[in-house]
Amino acid sequence: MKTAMTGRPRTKPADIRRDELMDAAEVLFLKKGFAATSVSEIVEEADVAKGTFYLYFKTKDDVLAGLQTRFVETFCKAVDTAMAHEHADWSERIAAWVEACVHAYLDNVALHDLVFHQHTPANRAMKSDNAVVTRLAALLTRGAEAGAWNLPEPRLTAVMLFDALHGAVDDSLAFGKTDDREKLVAVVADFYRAALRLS
Amino acid sequence: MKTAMTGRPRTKPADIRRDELMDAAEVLFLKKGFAATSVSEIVEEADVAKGTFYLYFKTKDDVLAGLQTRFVETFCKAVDTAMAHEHADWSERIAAWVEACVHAYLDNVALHDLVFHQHTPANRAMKSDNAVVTRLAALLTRGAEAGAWNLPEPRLTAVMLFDALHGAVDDSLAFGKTDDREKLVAVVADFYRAALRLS
Amino acid sequence: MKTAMTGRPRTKPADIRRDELMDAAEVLFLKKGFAATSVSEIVEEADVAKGTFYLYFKTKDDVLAGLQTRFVETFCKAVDTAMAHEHADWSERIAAWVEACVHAYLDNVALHDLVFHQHTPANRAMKSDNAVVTRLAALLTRGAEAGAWNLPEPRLTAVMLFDALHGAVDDSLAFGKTDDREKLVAVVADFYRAALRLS
Amino acid sequence: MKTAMTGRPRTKPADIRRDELMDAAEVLFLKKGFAATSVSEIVEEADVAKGTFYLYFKTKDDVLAGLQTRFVETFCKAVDTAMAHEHADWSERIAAWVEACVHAYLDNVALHDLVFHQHTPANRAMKSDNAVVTRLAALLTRGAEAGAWNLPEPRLTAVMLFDALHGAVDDSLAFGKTDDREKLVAVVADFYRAALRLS
DNA sequence: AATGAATGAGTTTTCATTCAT
DNA sequence: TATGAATGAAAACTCATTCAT
Repeated sequence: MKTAMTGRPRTKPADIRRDELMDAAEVLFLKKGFAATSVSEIVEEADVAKGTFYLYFKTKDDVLAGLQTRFVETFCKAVDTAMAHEHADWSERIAAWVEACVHAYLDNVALHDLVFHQHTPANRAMKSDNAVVTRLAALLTRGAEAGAWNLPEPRLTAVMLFDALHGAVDDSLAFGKTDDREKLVAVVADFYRAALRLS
Repeated sequence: MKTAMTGRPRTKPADIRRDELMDAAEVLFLKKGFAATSVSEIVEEADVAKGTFYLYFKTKDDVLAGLQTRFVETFCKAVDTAMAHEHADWSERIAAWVEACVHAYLDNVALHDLVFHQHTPANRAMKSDNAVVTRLAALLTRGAEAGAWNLPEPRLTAVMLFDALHGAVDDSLAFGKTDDREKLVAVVADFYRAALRLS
Repeated sequence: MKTAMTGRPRTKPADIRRDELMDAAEVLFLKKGFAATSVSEIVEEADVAKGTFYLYFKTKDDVLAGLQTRFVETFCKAVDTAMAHEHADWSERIAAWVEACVHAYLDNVALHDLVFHQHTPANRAMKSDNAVVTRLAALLTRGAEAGAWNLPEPRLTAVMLFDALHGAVDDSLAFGKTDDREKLVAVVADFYRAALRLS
Repeated sequence: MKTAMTGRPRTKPADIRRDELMDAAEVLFLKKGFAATSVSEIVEEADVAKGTFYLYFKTKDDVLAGLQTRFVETFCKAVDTAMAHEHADWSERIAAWVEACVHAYLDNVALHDLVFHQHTPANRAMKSDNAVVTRLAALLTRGAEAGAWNLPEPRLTAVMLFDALHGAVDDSLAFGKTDDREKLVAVVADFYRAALRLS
């Protein structure tokens, strides 16, 4: 009997579906804001049924959390990629890290603000950025082991350095033209080197 | 809290009440966003009954429109005050105008974004800023009459000049330290003078 | 200080004010229905302040009750006027009564339905029509005293006769052209005479 | 009553649900009036949740519009059924049409008045009765093609004939006993035949 | 996995009624 | 007497979430 093509596509790999839903949510959240976007609109944009949304996310808040996680992952991936290149010394390594972070941040300010400010505004640099901090701490530890610098508290230092970068970028957000970016990167990298007593 | 006192109306001048409601709304909208703020919260913050809100505003959207109007009025008042001082010549007059606008804008970015971005984001410098443009156009016309410059289209020139300033400020939002402000004011004022073929 | 002419007219005789309010309410109730008419609209139509309404009526329902009372009064006045004329005999007197009632009813069906049906529909001939019944009972008693007929229960007879007339008119409402009215009057008058064993 | 059972949705075909909601609304509107009936009462009568109502109707007004549409549909269906029978000639066909319309109208006066008078009272025979007019126009055109009569303006004639019937029924509403109906049908049918120069 | 009708708590909005002036 | 700002209970309407299919 079931002749009519009721009910759209069909089964898709879970990852794809989840990503499609997050893409739809991201587009709408960015366009209209989180609260002003309804789950109905998200599923319509993603072209799935209402229930499907709740197959992949526990609540509407949950998709925001997902977006946050994805932001951090993307961020980390960009940094990892940059760090994978050859680097002459630890100073260059630090500079590369700073450059990658600044760009990754500035390229997605709107998304960053969305996923980190939504619930408790005015708290840039939340705990969720931790994955980045963790990576930086690891880098610092490797540098210490290699004798590049001497740090009694690599984790704490990582937190401070990350927040320093975060603050600098926050403070220049709109001036983010390519050339300004380079200046910003240079300033921050210098700051890092000084903090690490490099050179 | 809430010293009993339930019930009995406590009449206040309409202007005061309306302003109190707008103040309450502004505080909450700025803190939690427009959509996430309920009328119930607004009236609680303003310490009036639900119905009182609808005595002064047709809908929840209407209070946002009121906030927009008030923002422009405040903006204009600040500019007017600055222009009321003595000015050596038209060049100084233009500089004073630019300085007043830049400060009025930067001092209230959050509010500006709230009242102008809420419904259709990404459209800074909307038509509602017109009261400011109108003022600038009047200034340009007076200058033309005084022989300070020669402008075939004062209104159109005012629009372009205003949008130029708006864009410059948008582009520097976060760099807004006092000294940066001064540089920004200087740059924009220079731009204005050049556009008006002054000096 | 009070220079501005704020606040409209001024004191008026209570009767006038009350009637103006009832007129306003009647017009609106007839046009939009009772529930769909707000007290705000009534006071606006009557050109007084909100509070003034509650100076003359306890509730919104109360004005409907007032309209009901006024309807009955107007009805009775019309009947009284008709009965004040000279009448050859009791048969003519009865005929005059019937004629006056039928016309008074048919001339104001909409108003009658409004004031009597609003709350419990489908109950034409309510107790409030009693003033009419009372009058009829008095007429019957006077006739009995004059020896025109013999009635052990004038009040009960009045009720039955009144309801009979009411029912007949209800049953012909829309047929109420002038000529039809005359036929209706004739039929009902005949019914009355028979019930009273007249002639 | 109310055997617990709170919660769990019980899916039904959309048509059924919609009809149940309209049935509930019709019952209540007829009993208490449109304005005096709340959506809460409707959903309780229909035994569904509040939201379900808004799944099928945009607003409370919308369900009244739906009732109007349904009234016209039911009306047309009744007329169509009557016209589907064998008819000796066009005169009989016209008589059948008139009879069906008169009955369909008189059988549902209260509903007719509800759906057509609610918003703008005192305008029986609104434009929405058009589906009926359209049908009559089609009938007249077929008759013209069959040579039964000659009509330059079938549509306009249909409008006039329909309004004539509407008016006649309005004018006799309460006299609508079975035998009176027959007389009414006869008079109107005669009128139609005369207007069409039949026989 | 996917669907979408159904739910109901929560929000916006209305309006009869009160009372200090 | 008259006013109209203020009240708050109740009605209209929304939308995140559930679950039988």
